[in-house]
Amino acid sequence: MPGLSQGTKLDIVAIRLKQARLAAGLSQRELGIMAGLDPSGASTRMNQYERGKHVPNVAMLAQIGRVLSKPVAYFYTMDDRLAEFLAEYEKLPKSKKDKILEIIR
Amino acid sequence: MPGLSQGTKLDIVAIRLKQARLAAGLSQRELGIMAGLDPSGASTRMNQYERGKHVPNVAMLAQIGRVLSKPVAYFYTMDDRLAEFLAEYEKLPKSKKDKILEIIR
DNA sequence: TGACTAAGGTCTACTTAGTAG
DNA sequence: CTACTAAGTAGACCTTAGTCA
Repeated sequence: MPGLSQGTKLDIVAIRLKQARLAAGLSQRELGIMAGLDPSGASTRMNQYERGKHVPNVAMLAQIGRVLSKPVAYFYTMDDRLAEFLAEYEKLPKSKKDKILEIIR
Repeated sequence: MPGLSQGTKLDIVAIRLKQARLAAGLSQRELGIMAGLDPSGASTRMNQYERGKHVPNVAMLAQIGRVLSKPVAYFYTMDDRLAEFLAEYEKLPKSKKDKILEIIR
């Protein structure tokens, strides 16, 4: 039985989805509905995404990300610290963004 | 007729693919083959990805990213400066990574 | 060469109906 | 309620066969 702890490259989206949803304190169905899915199929689809059975497309991930305040790239990031960085980046004041971008030069 | 300059949320993958491929000086076919595609269909598929006709799955993007030295998240990032940051992040020494992560606290 | 396209078969996401805790 | 699943339909991708500069 494959657990979530490993995080192979292929199901990183499923892992991040679960992490972010639980952190927001929402059910699979609730999140799906808030992301614009029809209530009749929201539970099933979100569950399929979270279990790695199916992969949401970019538009769907963008809607989910809007609800959870995460950029789409967050769901594709393997490194935990980098993922957290992406989730926080947009909220930073311009001065801090500039400071960060200076470091990579 | 939507051009590449705008960058709508839906074809961001196509835009980043083209940018990264041109920067690497590869043809669509060359990149596809280097990413493990069968030479007979490499040109068509890479062209479809780059034109936004179809979207590559995560495994495909990971292979392309390996060739172009970009993380998968790079191809999903709208903000140009943030995309560039992601492309450079992995190459940074640990000291600089820590410095960046300090700023967001 | 390199970029690009239409069409059809193949594959996968999505919908429906339903189970179990 | 919540999480989860099987099965079939609908829709997306992938392959083939080409065009054009």
